[in-house]
Amino acid sequence: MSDVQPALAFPPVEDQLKVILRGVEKVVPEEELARKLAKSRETGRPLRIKYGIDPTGIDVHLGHTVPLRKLRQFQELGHQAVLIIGNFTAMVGDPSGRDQARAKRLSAEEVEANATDYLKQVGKVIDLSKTEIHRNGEWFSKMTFADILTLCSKVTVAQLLTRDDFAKRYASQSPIFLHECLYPVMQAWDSVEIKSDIELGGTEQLYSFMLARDLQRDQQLEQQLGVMSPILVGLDGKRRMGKSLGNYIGIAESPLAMMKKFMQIPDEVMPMYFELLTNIPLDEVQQLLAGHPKLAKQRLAREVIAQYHTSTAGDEAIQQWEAEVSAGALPADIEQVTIEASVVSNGTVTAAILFKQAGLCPTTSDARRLISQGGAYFGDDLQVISSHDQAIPITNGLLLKAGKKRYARLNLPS
RNA sequence: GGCGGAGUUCCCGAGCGGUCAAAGGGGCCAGACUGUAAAUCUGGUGGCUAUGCCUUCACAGGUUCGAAUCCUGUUUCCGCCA
Repeated sequence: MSDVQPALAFPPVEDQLKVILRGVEKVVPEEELARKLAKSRETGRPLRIKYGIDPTGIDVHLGHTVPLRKLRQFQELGHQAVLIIGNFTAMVGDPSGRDQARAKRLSAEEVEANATDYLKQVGKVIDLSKTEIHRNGEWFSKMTFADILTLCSKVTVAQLLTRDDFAKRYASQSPIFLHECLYPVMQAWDSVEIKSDIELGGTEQLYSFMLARDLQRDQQLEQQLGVMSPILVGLDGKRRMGKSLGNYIGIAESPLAMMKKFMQIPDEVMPMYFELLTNIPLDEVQQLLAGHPKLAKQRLAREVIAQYHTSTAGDEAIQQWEAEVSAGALPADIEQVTIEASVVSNGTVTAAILFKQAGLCPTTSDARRLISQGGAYFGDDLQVISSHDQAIPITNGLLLKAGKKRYARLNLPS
């Protein structure tokens, strides 16, 4: 696995560039990329492509797959993927793109469990058997305080504060803790340790990537390039895809669940999704986008679903979606709920209480609101409930519907 | 350490000692429309055994018939000074 590959193993530089630059927002410094690739091809030495993550308990979603897919593409071109598990940086918490400090610090055990879980997930995107994996505790745990001071002496506070996320927090009167300032420094040092040629990440990583170059030069190493992907926007089409914003599509989700979410994205983000999440040639994408948006969206969903499920899962999901959402059929997986026997009186339950008990509304007040707005339905013929105190006759398997999408089926209390 | 400013409901943000569950915007929810979405229009958005009751305006006390609004202490943030 450490065999030096013959020069011919690498495709021509132009071909490599075509693959590498798809969906990439920025390469810095751009002019070095072709040079690096050419040199690698001449010498037969694969480039070392770094990608780092913090094992903070991530459900990998499509936003994460953007740089991971890029890493995969480098692997397919014959380069060496180097994955950094930031078990030490996780103790700090990445301030990038955050408007507040991470709330809790993780224990070593949690971090290790998260790392294992994470690797299992990313194995769907990159080829782990050809990936070099490091935990940055390998080097950080051995550093002395003197080492750390030396490292810190390379960075000025003014530089740190130019980072967009710090600047924003500073401006909005949010705290910035000292240890957070070390985060980019640590991340940059990882690049020194593993001698990276290219680092992948989002555009918000620019500062860290450049700092890594400084530190590498300082150690007489070849300097890395930053290959930065745009931030994938979430289902709302505005903000970055993220778990906390609830606007993400997880790669472990069922085909139908993914399908539903894909169909919800605004039309405007389709070009970005096609470019970043699929390998469909861009001229074909243009044709798709020129056609009906619904068909284009279905095609997009099908492609992505097939990547994380079986090759036919995408088509099946389209059919299910058409039946359920488009034609209005009931979903296949309606949740079965049981209510407390105490709320049943003469075989009926007050409507508002029923919806709360069925878990369709978080509070009675919320259920009352829903009903007063005409968004509560019951029975297989989905009769509208007109009043919060309407007595609903209870039968086994009674169908309840809240709003457009939420359903529940009743189990009689024993 | 000193002085000054600030901390409001999911977020931003307005709030005269009573008429404040608290303006406005965002987000979200529901209804109409639809191609799935967006846009647009309408309504809603603390809780409850519900036309009344209870709990909220950093935290803990206090003044008052009455406090988000006044006072004291604590705490966090920001600014200036040291």
